[in-house]
Amino acid sequence: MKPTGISNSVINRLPRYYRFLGELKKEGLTRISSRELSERMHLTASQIRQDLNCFGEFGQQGYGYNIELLQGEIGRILGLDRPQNAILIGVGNLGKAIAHYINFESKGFHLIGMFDAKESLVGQMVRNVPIRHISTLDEFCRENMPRAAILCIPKDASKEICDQLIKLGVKGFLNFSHYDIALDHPQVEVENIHFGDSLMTLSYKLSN
Amino acid sequence: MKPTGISNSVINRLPRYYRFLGELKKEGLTRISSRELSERMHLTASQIRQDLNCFGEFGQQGYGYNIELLQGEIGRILGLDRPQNAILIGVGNLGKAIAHYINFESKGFHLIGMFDAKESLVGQMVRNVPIRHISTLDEFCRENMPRAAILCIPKDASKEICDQLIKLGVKGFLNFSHYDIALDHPQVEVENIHFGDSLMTLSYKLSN
DNA sequence: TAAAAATGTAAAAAGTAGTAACGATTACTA
DNA sequence: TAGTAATCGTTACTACTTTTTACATTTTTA
Repeated sequence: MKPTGISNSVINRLPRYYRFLGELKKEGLTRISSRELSERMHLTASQIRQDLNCFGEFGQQGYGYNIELLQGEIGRILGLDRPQNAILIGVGNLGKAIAHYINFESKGFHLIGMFDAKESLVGQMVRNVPIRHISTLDEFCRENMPRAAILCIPKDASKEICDQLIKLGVKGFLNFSHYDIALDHPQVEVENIHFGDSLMTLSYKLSN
Repeated sequence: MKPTGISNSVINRLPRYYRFLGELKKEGLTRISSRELSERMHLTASQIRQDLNCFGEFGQQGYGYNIELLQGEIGRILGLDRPQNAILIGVGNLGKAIAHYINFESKGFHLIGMFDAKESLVGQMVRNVPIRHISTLDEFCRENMPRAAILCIPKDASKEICDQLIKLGVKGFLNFSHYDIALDHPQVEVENIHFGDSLMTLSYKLSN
């Protein structure tokens, strides 16, 4: 069903299309042409048409695109209509903030559990999701089959946990650690977020 | 002093080189060849030599690279040896976690202030940095001249704050909001971190 | 009914990134 | 101390990716 061989550049633009279409909808608009959308988003009209054309024919000649319909299609392409179970590993400052801050439901996931090695955290609830001890990870995963994990633990701990999770069937990671998951496990999907690297890159660009 | 026209691909690899060299140093090693490093990092030796060659000649034929020396050079290239003042805007769940979680000093920045519109937060300290009311932003910036801002506020509030900050001399942003800073302000440097988009991209890759 | 508007798509162009190759230099070894 | 092995810096090449252009086709609008 999903078209193959779509480039990352295209895929990475999809969430932005989705967000902009949401805004247009909020403004009460019902239709938009690729040219109008391109002006809003600072892209070219042909890029928009070509991006969308990777997945289907969502517009109509002479008319343009129906905003609500197009947003729905992109949502489906992204899989937002069939949320997948996810767990969060490491409920320190970062993990806790992520759990509080991100609305997983609207991003294609359903957060079903959080895990930490620290006994004092166990039992606490964050957004109605309980924090469990890391020693119960195996059992929990065999019962609930999470498909994705958000990794908020240090590099050293990550390798072992990753091996474990992948054996338990986890297929994707939102990775905040410096462990290069994809190198050891090319079969899983990984999105890396490295604050530190981003800051250093910014530092470089601001130097001189 | 800084070479111009270095591609983003190269710049984005620098923090990773820096991290790996730090690990090698910890292991007590003193020298490494591009081939050995390439095996560790899963790159080609050629690419490493070419990347480094953008900035100078840090190795020696027949010998390889001195690890400590090379890490120092990359640190200097990234600007880590001359930290720049930064402020953080928006001390909600995310902002507070970022302030707790990130070691700014080792990433080229010095966090000198945090700002929020919520009165109840004002006066609190996070890592010895006080939270100030957003209404004092102008005065604070004129006195302290921060060069970078970490933006942890919603899109709607971001546009106005950005305009203000740029007028006050801020040159770079670590942007967690969905406001496209660079479109309105091409003269400033921006590193975007969009959790939501990353999650949706992951959702796409895990669908089917 | 005819002009205007807009899409879908193929083909061309532009741009970027990565690899290979090799001379030059240094280290190592017998 | 002389020869061999190792390794860098650098150029040139190759491959890939991304974007743009162009146009036939379809629909809307007046």
